[in-house]
Amino acid sequence: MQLRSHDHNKCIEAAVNAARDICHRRETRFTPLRCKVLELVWNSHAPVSAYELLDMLSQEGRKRAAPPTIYRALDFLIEEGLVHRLESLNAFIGCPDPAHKHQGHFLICRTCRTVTEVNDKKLIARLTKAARLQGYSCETSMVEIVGLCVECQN
Amino acid sequence: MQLRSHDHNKCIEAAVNAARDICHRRETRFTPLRCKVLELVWNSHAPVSAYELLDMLSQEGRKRAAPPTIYRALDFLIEEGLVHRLESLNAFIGCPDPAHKHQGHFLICRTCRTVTEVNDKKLIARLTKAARLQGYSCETSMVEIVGLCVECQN
DNA sequence: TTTTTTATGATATGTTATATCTTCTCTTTC
DNA sequence: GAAAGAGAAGATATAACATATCATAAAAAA
Repeated sequence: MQLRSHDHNKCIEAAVNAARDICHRRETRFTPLRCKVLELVWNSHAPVSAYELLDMLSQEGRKRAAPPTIYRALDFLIEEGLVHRLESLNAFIGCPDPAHKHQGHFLICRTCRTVTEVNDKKLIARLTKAARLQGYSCETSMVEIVGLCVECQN
Repeated sequence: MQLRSHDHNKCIEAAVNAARDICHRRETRFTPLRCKVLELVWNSHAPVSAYELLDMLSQEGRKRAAPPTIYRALDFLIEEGLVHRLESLNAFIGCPDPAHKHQGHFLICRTCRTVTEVNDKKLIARLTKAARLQGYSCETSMVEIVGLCVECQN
């Protein structure tokens, strides 16, 4: 895994606290369900699918939820910038820096499936430029790079 | 549409001829079905979904084909670099430059849905660099930029 | 407290994709 | 040319991902 042994509970806790704080400031509702889903998304640093989240929810003792339950929660979390969607994997991952909303750009390790978010100003500049060269504007950009993470290269 | 009035039959014909040539050189089989699917993909400069292709195939007088038929043809065409997959749209588009295999990077117009392929060396360099900065290698990269094309900006 | 709004539950269905087994059609070999 | 083998396509079933819609509940506003 990308992040060597670390206290992952702290990751989850930090994400939840940040989310609560952000939603409070924005006066959006960080309900118990949304909180729970965010925790589940943060269960690992690997992306997770909607139906995996659904299974996890069931194992929390709740009655089996239906797909819209999870998709609605994910929609909210994505809208608030707390979670990103990985288009090439149909999967979701927590945003490590939700304070300012942004489009996520990702590095995906092909062997351990760990995903790392990139925040590269020059990359964003180049994406905008590449679009402009063809006369397009750049409103949002999906970038998903597949390769090997540091660990898996050894 | 991105490309103003043009003889689109020429686009299709050129794509098919290039494909036939490439497959012949590589000794891979450009069968009638694969050829037909490539033509259908090239019916427009907008991306097309697998099930749309399936519908189009049916309207060609053939007996209704099953999904694996189209997915297998698409897998072949993608493998040969004749078609690209747009991850964010679950759709497919013909490659305008199939002579050398490459990962496509795309500009997607949010209003007319026209897609233009980008080939920007500096962008590729920056993607590689962004990955390396985090210790990742860059094997393939998916880039899909959504904005407005020249026409739709007016 | 009543009204209104927003979130969640429940049911059904739509959309995208693959696994698997069979049949057909070439190509190779004898 | 016939038999064997390989690869492509057909057929069936089902898996995986996602949304529409209506009902109910909970929270906020009036």
